[in-house]
Amino acid sequence: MARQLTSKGRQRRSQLINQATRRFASDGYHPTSVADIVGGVGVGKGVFYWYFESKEQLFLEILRDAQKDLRRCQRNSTADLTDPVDRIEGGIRAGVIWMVGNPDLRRLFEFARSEDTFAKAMKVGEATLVSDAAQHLRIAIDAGRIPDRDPQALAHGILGVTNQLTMAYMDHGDGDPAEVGDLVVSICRNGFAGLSDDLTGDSNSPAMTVKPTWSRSV
Amino acid sequence: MARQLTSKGRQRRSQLINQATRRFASDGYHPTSVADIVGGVGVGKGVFYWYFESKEQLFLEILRDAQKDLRRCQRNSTADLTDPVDRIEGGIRAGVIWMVGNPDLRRLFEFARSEDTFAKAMKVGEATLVSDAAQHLRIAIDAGRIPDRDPQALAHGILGVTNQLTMAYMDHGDGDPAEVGDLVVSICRNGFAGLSDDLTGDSNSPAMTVKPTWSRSV
DNA sequence: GCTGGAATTGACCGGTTGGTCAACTCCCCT
DNA sequence: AGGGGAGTTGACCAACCGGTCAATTCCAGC
Repeated sequence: MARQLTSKGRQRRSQLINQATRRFASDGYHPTSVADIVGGVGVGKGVFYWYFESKEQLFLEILRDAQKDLRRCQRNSTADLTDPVDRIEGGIRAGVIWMVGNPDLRRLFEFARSEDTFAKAMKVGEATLVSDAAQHLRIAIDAGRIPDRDPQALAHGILGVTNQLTMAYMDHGDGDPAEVGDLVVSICRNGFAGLSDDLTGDSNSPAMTVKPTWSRSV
Repeated sequence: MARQLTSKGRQRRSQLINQATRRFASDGYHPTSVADIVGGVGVGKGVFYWYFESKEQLFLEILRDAQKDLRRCQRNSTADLTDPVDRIEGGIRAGVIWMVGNPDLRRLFEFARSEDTFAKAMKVGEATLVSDAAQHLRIAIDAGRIPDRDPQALAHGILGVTNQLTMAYMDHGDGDPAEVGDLVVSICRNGFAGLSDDLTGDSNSPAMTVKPTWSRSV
């Protein structure tokens, strides 16, 4: 393994990755055959096994790269923030924007969590996200900025809200992704029974009356 | 379809459903073959097609029944509550308890959301849950009990927190499921920046200092 | 003990799957 | 110009898939 690739080779490789990502996301991992992937690119089947060990390894690579990219985006957008609450908010917004901007990878995450073969890899990335947020929450708690509750649990809550609302947006969405970020931050900060007034001191929290256009009425 | 079954037949049928549920949950829907299911029960393959139209139809039936059962549990435990905020809390707790008590079905939900073939059926059930919670939120907002924000979005947030934290519990859990319910309610009500004091008036909200034993430190 | 529908069997089918491989082309480097 | 590794082909393979079905057994009601 770890073949020496020319620029043409690298190009073909990412071509296959892109095609596979699309098909996995639209049809599912199992229903997508290797023949489908190479057929979509217009090459013979052997090409696939020139660049990848197996279908499973390819999928794992896609997952790992996506997790890395998400994390990179969050780091970038929170790098210059010092306040712990600001950092949490920044992380949430970056996460929302990434998920809305990468719906295919978002769907792949969804599937990967559900199957044992890939769940382990997913858990690792998720744990990183959670413990990262938990760290900032811990600091905020120690500083008396937010109430003292289990930071890990709070972080899971944040992740849950982000996942669910980005999913709802992807299903019905037609508004501004940044607006979804506002909404997620608002809910994460205050829950459904939270106060309208911002009590944490910083002033960049969104209005409490946010009403997205994509919210459906069933 | 809709065959006339004797009591023996009904028994075998649910035997197959149970076996399929277990295998689908542990190995995934696609990796589980019909041969695996009937093999696990110890019968011939024809038996499967005597009781079910197809593998896909069986899975859809499992999903529908599970959704129905979850909803039934929520209705039962909120039937005698009149206060809208109490009803929301009751629904959350019932949902948590059901998910913790039905980990296999919980996993099946996870997969079903990820694949187009079943996503539609899942969306229906999820929309019911969401609109149900949203209705109570609407009432609470109109009564001035909670801040005025989009009820649908809040309901999605609640669902997200519930899903994520029950999942985290299933992965690392060893504590009391009711404690998880407290935690989810606490986060849903107040978010991470919420006040320690209960401002909604009713007194059965959980302590803010809940710290589950299953929260991992990474 | 006969009858008829419920229940069960497992060989069988056409199709698909992930993966292999010998043969071949392409193209850069000397 | 020719050597050699990168890149490509597609026939091929064994295994497996979901689903069918004629044949057989089981058993309750008469």
